[in-house]
Amino acid sequence: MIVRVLKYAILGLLYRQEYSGYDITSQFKKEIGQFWSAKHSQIYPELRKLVEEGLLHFRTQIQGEKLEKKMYTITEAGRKELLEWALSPEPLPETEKDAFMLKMYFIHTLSQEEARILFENQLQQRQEKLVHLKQEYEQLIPLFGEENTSGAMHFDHPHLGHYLVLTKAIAREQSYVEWLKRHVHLFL
Amino acid sequence: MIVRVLKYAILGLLYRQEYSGYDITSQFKKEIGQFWSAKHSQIYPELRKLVEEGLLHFRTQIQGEKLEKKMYTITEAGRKELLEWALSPEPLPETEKDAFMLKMYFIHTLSQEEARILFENQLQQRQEKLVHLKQEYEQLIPLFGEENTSGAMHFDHPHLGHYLVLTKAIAREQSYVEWLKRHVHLFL
DNA sequence: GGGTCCATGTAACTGGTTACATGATTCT
DNA sequence: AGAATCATGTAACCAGTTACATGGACCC
Repeated sequence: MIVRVLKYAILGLLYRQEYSGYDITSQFKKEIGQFWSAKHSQIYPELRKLVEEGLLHFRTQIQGEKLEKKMYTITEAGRKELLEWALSPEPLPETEKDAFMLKMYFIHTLSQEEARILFENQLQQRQEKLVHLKQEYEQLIPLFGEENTSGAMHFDHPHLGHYLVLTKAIAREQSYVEWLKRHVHLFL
Repeated sequence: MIVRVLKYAILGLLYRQEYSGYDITSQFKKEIGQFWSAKHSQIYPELRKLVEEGLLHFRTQIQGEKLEKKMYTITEAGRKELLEWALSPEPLPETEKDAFMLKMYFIHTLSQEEARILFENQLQQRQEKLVHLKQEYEQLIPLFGEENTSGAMHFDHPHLGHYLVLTKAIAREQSYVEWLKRHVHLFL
């Protein structure tokens, strides 16, 4: 069960288009960053490794006068390995780490007032994130096609992946906010 | 923002009682393991470090004939550092890693049939986990005190932490299952 | 006697973050 | 001219997993 997820994340991003290392870093700051990300310092060595393994190749492109950038594309071997990974059933992680919930487990170390502040702070942050995600979603309805019209989401829609991660991120935050609201009375 | 969470997880567990390294490992296999865990190979060195830092001390106890175990207790300095951490507002993580959702982002690499199998497999696993968590909850109602009676949950309840992590784990899985069910039609 | 659990540790490795380091391009 | 962004890389460190290694206690 040894899976280099970053490897497949990169292969997946390159499935549809050519990207530079910098572009990949940028992608992880967008919607998919809700569920996977990496810093450039991890991405560049991984790209080198994937080229060595024959899963990618690259061409050097000149930007402006002399700035060189490496544009990576996926090879047939890369597509094959990506597909193999994508098809494999994903086991549930035993632990989904959440330091806030660890603090909640140790709630008895705090006074009710201290716990309330911590709890309400988390509620506010989660609510703000939820608002932000919903705004992103609203802005993307034209891209996704509105519900109950000829443009409704379907399997072959070019932005299905994007739609799935956004709706899932919203569901995750919605559930968090609701749980917090259901239990805030314990601290009042 | 450099936080050694395992350090505080251990301090928190030792806040109320003495534990051996083995006991701490066992705790991470129970309810709190939904939100934080560590293997014994990480715990033993960390315990040694915390003793060196003066946040814990231990006494050696003999189990049976000659089996030695180290029972750790938190020091005043340890309690102070634990409280400091527990009080600090917990920032939201930018990324909550989920390899299944990464696969969903790359859904276009699969056929509808392949995607359906993957999706339904995840739905089944999440549903099974949810059933399991709900059973745990049902078994613990006597410990928690039933709702709308004199035993209802409140801030000073000795099992509030336990109650919070279990209800949160249930909410998390419930939300996951509902999202999966809401979108399974895309693959049929 | 054998299996499961209790109990503690180390070594090698992988994954991931922070910091160091450099330089070009684009926009205002 | 200066700021933000584009662009690539390495080094040092920290966090976490898997495997190696050993032995006692308890129950059947």
